[in-house]
Amino acid sequence: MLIKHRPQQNHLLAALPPEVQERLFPYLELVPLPLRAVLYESGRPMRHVYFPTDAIISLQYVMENGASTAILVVGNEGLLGITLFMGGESTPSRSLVQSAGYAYRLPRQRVKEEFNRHGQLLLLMLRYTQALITQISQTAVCNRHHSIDQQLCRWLLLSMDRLSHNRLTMTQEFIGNMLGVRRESVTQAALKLQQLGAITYSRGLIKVLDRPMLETLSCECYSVVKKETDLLLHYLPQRQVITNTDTIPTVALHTA
Amino acid sequence: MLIKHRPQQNHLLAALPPEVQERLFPYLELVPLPLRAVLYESGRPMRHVYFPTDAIISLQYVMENGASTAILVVGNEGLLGITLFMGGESTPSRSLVQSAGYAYRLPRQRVKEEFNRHGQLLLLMLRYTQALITQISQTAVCNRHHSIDQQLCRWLLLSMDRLSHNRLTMTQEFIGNMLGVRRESVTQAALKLQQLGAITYSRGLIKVLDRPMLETLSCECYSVVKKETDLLLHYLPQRQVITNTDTIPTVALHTA
DNA sequence: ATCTGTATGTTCGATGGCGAACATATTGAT
DNA sequence: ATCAATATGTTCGCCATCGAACATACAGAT
Repeated sequence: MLIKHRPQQNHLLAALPPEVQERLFPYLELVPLPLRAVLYESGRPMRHVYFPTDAIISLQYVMENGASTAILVVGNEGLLGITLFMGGESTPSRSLVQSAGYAYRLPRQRVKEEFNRHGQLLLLMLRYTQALITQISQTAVCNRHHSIDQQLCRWLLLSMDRLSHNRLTMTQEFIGNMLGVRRESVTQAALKLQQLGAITYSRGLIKVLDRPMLETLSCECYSVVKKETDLLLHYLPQRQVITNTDTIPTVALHTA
Repeated sequence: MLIKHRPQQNHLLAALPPEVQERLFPYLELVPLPLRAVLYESGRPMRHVYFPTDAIISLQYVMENGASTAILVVGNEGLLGITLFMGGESTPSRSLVQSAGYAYRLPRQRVKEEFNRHGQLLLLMLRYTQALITQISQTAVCNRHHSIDQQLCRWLLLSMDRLSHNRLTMTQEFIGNMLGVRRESVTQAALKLQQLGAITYSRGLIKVLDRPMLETLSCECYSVVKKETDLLLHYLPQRQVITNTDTIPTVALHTA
C-alpha cells in the first residue's frame, strides 16, 4: 500500500499561508517513524521539530525508579519540539512513537529563523502550545480522579482521533506503560471493553467496534480536551475520518 | 507592617531590560489579592496579566462533579495569564489566591501590543511557559505515582519557595482541594509530619520547622521541577530567602 | 511439528485512599 | 461565659489498584 506523502497531511503545516509554505517546505525532510522509535530522549538536545502526518507520538515522563506516565499524545494535528522555540534546548520528557508512520521534520536552525520573522508560524505554534497545555493539565486531573477503565477509553479515543482507521497496534503492556499502571490492570479493563462489544483485542491489535460506547465509558477528560483543542485550532482544516473501515486490510505494523 | 511595593519584586518584571521597563511599568496597576480571591474563572475571558509580588496563586482544574486538582503554583517567579499571549481568550482552569498578597497587573491590550514588538517580554514569557509546562507535567506524573504524604511535602515546598518566610496559611481542607484528595487524608499526612517535627499545624497556620526533612520526605517531583525551572530562568535574579524567621511576628492573613 | 518468545488471562493477599459518621478543640461574636 | 462556626482528629468498612506468581494462548522460526 503506497501512500503519497504531502506536508499538508499535517494540519499545522496545512494551515500556514502559501508564502510561508513556499519558504518552508523545501527544508522539510520526510522521515519514517517506526514503532517504539525515540524522537527525543529526556534531557538530550533536540535537533528538529517534527510534524507527524500519519504517525502518533507520545510524550512520557520517566521517573527515577523507571516508572513512567504519558502526559501527551501528538498526531497530525500537532507538532513535537515546542521546547525549541520556547527557549529551552531539552525537556525532561521522552518522545516515543506509539503508532508507526511518517513525519516531516525541520532543522532547529530553520525553525528559529522562521520564528524570528514573527509571522504565522509563531502564532500557530503558540496556539498549539496552548492546546497542548490543556491536554497535559487534563491528564494531571485524570490521573488523580478517574479509574483505569475510564482512562483506557480516553487513551483509545485520543489515539483513534489521530488515525484514519479504527485499528490500533499496541500491546497491553505498552498501554500500561503509557498510563502508568500495571499491565494486568489494562488486561482487566480491556476485557470489560471486549465483553461489552466496544473493542476486540488480539496480540497488540485493537479494533474499535463501537466508538460511541467508548465515549460514554470514558471520563469527561477526553471531550473537554477535544472541545478546547477544536476551539483553539478551529480555523485549521478538519481531519478526514474514515467511518467504514471494514474494507481496509488489517495489517499490524510491528517494527522495532 | 508596611511593605513598599515595587514591580521588581516580581522576577520576570525585574529581568526585563530598562527600556522595556520604562515603557511598561507606567501601565502596571498594583492590586491586593485577598485569600481565596479568584483571578480567572474557568471559561471566562481574561482582562489582565498578573505578576505576583508576594502573593501565591494556584491554578486548579474543576471537573463536572465539582472535584478539582491544582496543576500549578505561581508566585513572584512567574505570571498568570499566558493564555492571553498564546492565542486563546480563556482557559478551562480557575486561578485562586492561595496566599494573600499583591500583584501588578497589565491590561490585556497592553500585553498584546508589547508582545507584537517581539522583544524581551516575548522571550521571557515563552521561557516561563516552558517552565510552567514542566511543572504541570510533573504534577500529572506525581498524581499517578506518589503517596499523599509525599505530595503534601511537595506542596508545602512549592508554597514555601514563593514566600520569604516559613509560615503558610492554609487549612487542611484547602490543601485537600488543591491536591484533589480528602481533607481527612491531609490530616493524617500532616499529623505524621508534626510527629516527625517537620512542621507545626494549628487552625490554618503551618510553620515549617525542618525544611530539609520535607525535601527528604517529598517525592522527586519537587526537585525535578525546581532544577528545570532554575535552569530555564537562571539569568533571572535569585529570590531572596529569609532563613531566620523567628523574629517576624506571626499573623494569619485570613480574608475571605 | 516443535520450540521459543511474546501477549494475554487469572488468582490472591496487601494496602492506600475513599466515603461517611462522629468526636474534639479552637476561635470569634455577643 | 456561652454559643456557633470552623478546623482538626478518629474510626470503620469498602474498593480500586498494586505486586507477585502462575497459567494459557498464539505467532514465528527452524
